[in-house]
Amino acid sequence: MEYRPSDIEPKWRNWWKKNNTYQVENHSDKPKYYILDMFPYPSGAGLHVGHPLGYIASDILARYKRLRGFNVLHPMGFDSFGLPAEQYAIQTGQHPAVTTEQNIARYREQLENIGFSFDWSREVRTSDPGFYKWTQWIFIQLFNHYYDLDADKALSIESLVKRLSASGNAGLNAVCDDDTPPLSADEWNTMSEPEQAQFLLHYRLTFPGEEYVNWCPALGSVLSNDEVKDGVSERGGHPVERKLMKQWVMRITAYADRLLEGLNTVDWPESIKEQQRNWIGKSVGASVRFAVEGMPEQHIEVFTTRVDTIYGVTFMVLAPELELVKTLTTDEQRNAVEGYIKWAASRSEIERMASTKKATGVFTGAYAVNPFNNERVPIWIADYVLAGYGTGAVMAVPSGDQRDWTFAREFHLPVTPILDAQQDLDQAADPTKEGRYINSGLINGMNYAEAVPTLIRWLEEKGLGAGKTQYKLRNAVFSRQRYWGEPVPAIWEDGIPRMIDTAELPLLLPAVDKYLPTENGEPPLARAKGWKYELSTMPGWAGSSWYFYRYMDPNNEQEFCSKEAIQYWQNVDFYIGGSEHAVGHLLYSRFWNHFLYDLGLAPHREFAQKLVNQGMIQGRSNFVYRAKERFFEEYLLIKVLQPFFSAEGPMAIAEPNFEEEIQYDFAFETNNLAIEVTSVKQEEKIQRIRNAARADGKRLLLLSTEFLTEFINQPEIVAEKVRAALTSREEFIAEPGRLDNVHLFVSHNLTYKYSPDSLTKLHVDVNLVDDDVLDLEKARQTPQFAQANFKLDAEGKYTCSWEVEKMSKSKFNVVNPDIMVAEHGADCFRMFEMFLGPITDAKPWNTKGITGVSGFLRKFWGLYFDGEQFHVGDEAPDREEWRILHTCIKKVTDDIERMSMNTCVSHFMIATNDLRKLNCSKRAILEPLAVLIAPFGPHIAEELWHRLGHSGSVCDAAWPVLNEEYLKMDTKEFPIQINGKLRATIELPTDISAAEAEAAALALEQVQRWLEGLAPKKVVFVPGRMINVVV
RNA sequence: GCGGGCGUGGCGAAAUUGGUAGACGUACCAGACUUAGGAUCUGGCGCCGCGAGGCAUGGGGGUUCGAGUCCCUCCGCCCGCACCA
Repeated sequence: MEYRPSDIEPKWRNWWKKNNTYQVENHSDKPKYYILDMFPYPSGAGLHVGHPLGYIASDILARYKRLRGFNVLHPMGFDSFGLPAEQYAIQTGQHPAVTTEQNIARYREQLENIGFSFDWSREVRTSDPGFYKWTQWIFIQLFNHYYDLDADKALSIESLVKRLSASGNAGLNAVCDDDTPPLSADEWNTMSEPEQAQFLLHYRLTFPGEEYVNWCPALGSVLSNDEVKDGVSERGGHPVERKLMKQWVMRITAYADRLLEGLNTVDWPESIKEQQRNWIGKSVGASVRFAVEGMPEQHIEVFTTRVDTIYGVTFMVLAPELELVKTLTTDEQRNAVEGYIKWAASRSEIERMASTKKATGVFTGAYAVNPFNNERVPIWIADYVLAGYGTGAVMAVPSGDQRDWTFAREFHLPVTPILDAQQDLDQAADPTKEGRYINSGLINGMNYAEAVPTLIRWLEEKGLGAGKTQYKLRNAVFSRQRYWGEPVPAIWEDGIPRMIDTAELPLLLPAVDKYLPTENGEPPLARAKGWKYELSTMPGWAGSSWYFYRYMDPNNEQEFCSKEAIQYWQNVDFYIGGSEHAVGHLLYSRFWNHFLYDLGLAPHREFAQKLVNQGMIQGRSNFVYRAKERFFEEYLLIKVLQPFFSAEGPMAIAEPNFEEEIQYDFAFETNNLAIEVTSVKQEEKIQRIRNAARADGKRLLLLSTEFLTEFINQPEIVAEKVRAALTSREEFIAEPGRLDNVHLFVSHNLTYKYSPDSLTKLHVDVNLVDDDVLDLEKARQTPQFAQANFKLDAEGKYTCSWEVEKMSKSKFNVVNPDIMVAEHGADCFRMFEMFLGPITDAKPWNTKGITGVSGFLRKFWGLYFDGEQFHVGDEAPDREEWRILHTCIKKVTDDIERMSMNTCVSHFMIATNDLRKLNCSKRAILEPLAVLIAPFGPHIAEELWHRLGHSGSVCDAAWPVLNEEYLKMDTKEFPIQINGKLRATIELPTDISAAEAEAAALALEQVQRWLEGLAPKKVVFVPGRMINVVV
C-alpha cells in the first residue's frame, strides 16, 4: 500500500487532540522531566523553516523521555508583547491585541501541523492579563525588597525600615545607589513619610532612577544595551543616542556575583556562559584616592586592576564628561579643555570606536598627588576613558598599559619602568607581571603576589583606598515609552512612586485613540482617559523572565504558580533556543529566578539545568544584477545633481569607482567638486579623500550609505538638503548610518541592496529564480522589474547569483514549513530537518536532500506491507534480524541522549535497508521499530501501531530494551595493519586470542610480502578490533 | 586586540574512550524495467595511477605500534565582546 502522509497525518492529529494524548498532570509516580522551548514572538510573517528546528529536536526528546517512563512537561506559548504589533497598530490603527491574536492563531495552526506533543492546555501568552497580572506582581515584589549583602539575599523593605528606625544605615551592608547618604536612626525617625519613601528608593530592587539610556528617537523609546548593536537599534537600524532620563530600573547589579557563580552550576554551552561572564565583567582590583594639588577638598578616586603598578603612574586621565573636570581645569587650559569636551561630545559612538589607535586628549592644567610617593602627576582628559565605567578616572601607567603608553607617546609624557624584567618600553608597554619591582618604594624587590596585598594593606590603613571589585554590568532600564507592553503597576504621588495593591492586579492596559506619543512627547498611555498610573510600560523581556513557571500552573488566579506545581516540576531540565538571547533573556530570567529563589518561591537558584542552542537555518537569497551606470544616471546624477551642476558650470563626471577594496564606496568628480559616497566608518579613507579634494581645490560632497538609501526613497527632499548644503557649507556630511546590509524597499518584492559585495544587486523573490535562471515571465509581472534595467551577460541572459543569509522577510528568502508539510508530510519534514546536520550548527536551507528522507519513509512503510495488504507475521526472527533491530535500538537510544538527531535518522535508514534485503516482516522486529521511530515520525508510527493491533497511542508504548547479546557477532573482519597502515583484512572469530590472531595474521600472504622474510618487531593486538604488525 | 567555536569527497555530513576515514543521504556515472521519467531497481563513485601501488581529514612539526581525534605552530572561516583601566 502506498504511503500517503496526507491520508494518515490529519487523522492522527485529530485523534490525539480528541484523546488529550498530550495533556500532562501535575502529579505522577513517574519521575518528572521538564523540556522547554524558547517561546516565539508571533510575528505577522508566520513561522519559517528555521523556527521548528529546535522545536522538533525538543519534541523528539520529549516523546523519547515519555516512552522511557518520564512524566514530561513540554509546553508552548507566545511572547506576545512587542514592537512589530505596535508598529503595525500605528500604521493601521488596529489594536495590537487583534493582530497579535491573528498571528497567534496562525502560529498555532502551523505548529500543530508539524505534530508536536505540546500540551496546549497549558499555553501561555505574555500579553494575556491573566499572565501579566503576575509579571506585575513580581515587579511589586522587587519594589518591596532590597538586597542585603550580609544575608546575601533579597530581604523585605519592612525589615529594612525596622533596621533604619533602630540604627539608621550605619553598618548596613546592602546594595544601594552610590549617592545614598549616611543616615542615623534619629534622622530616619524624624523624616516625613514622603521623605522616608524617597530614601527607600535608594535600596529597592526596582526603582525610578535618572539613568543614561539608549534613546532611539525614531522608535520613540529607550532600548536596553542588548537591543543596540553598533550604535543603532537592533530592530530597524535606527540611530540611538545617550540621554539622561527618569526610568524604572532593575537593580540587577545586586545579583552580579550570584549570576556569575551560578554559571558554574549549569550545563550550558561554554560560549553562552562566556558571553554572560563578559557582560557581567567582574574585575578584582583596588580603589585608590589621589589628592588634587592645591585643592584640599577635591580628590580623584580611581579603580585599577593593577595596583602593583602604582609607582609607574606618570599622569591621570579623566573622562571628558566628568563634572570634576570643570572644577579642576586651570584658566590657561580652559579654552582647550572646553573645546575638547565639545568635540568629544559631538563624536558619534561609531566614530569614537573607529579611531581607537590614535590618542586624543587635553591637559587640564591641574595635578594630582600619588599617595604612595607624593609625586605630582598631570591630570589630562581623554575620551579613551569612559565615564560609565568605574569612577571615570584612571591612573595612567604607560609602562604597563598599552593605551596609556600610546597616550604618553603622543603627548610626550614620561614612562617609568617598574619591573626589572620589563621589555623594551620604547616599543610598547609591557603588561606582564614578571620580575621584581624597581622604582617602587614600598614594594621594591617584591614580586606581584607579594606586592598587591602589601599595597592594599597600606591603603586601607591610611584610609586612602581599599581592595575593590568592579563590574561592567549596569542596572537594567525597565521602562519603555510604548503602548504594547505590561503597564507598570505604580502611581506617582508628589514625585514618589507607590505600588498599587496587589488585590487590584492586573492593572489592565487601557484603550487609547492612537498608539503614538502625545504632542508633548509623553508615552502613548498618556492618551488613555482617566489613566492615573505610570505612563511607561515594561520591556519585552519582562514576561519571558518567568514564563517557565506559568506553564506549571497556567490558570492559577491566586498565585503565579501553586507551590504544589512548582514543588513537583522544580526547574527546567532541558532548555532549547537560539543563542541570540545569550545576554538578554537568559541573563534577565536568571536574575528574576534568583530573586524568586530568595523569596522562597522558586526551588532552585537556576531555572534551567541544561541549555542547548540550536543553530540558525539560513536562507538562500537570490539576486539579479542591475546595470550599475544606469542606476546612478537615473537616480543620482540626472535627477538631482546634474541640474545643480549645470547651474554652476560644465561638469565632467568620472566613472563610478566600484573596484575599490571597499566596494560599496563609489566616487566621481566634477571640475570643481569631489563626490564620495562611503561608509563614515572609513575614517582614514575620508581623510585621504578630503585632503585630495582640498589639494585639487575642490569641495567635497560626502554621502553616507544610509543617506543614499534615504536619497533614493525621497529624492526631492534630499536633493533640497544637498543643494542647501552645497550652497551654504564647504563640506557636507550626511547623517552617519548603518554600514552594511542596508535594504531599500522599492516594491513589495524587489529590493535594492547595498552590501560590501555589490551596490547593484537586487534581492529577488525566491519564486522568481530557479536554478540560477531568472523566470522572466513571472518577473515581468512585477511592475518594478518591468522598468528595471538589468545587466545581461555575454549570452544575453540576466546575471543571477545567490548568497546564504539569515532568513528574513526583507530578503525574500523565507521558506515556509506549510508547503513542505503539505507536499511531503509532517513526519518527512521533521526527519528532514533533523537530517540536515547537528542541531547546534548553522546551516543553509536546502531542500535537495528531502527526496532521500521521503524515499526512506516510503521504504520504511513498505516493510509493514505486502502489496496492498498490511502484512506482519509472528514468525521468530533470525539472528541477523535481531542484530539489525538491536543495533538500531542501541544507536538511536545513545544518539537521542546526546541530541545527535541527524545520525538517528541515518540509523533508521540503515535498519530499513538491511531489513528490506532480508524481506523481514516479523512482528518481533517491526513492532519495536515502530516505537523507536515514534519520536521522529509520530504520525506514521501511530498508524502502524494501530495497524499492529493496538488501540492506545504509541506515545504510551514502552521504549524497546536493548539486549547486548544480539549485537555480538561470531566472526569479524579484522583489519591487518603494517606499521599502522591497512594492508589486509581477515575473517576471524570475534573473541580470538592474541596468539591465535597474531599467527593468523602472520600467515597471510600480503603480510609475508611486507615482512620480506624477517620476523616482525612487534605485533599489537586490540581484542575484537584490529591487528597491527610492526616491521 | 580579547574570548568562544570550527576547518573531513562535488554537496549536507559520519567516525561517542586514539584503532579499517568518508557511514547515511544527496549530486553524478553506467545499466535494468519502461512510450516516457523529477518513478522504481542494480552497480559504481575521495584523489593520482592501466596496474601493483601511492597520496589523502586547512599547512608544517611532534607524541604513539597506530592520530580526523592528543600536543606545538602557522593559515583560513564563523560567532560574541571590544578603549572596561
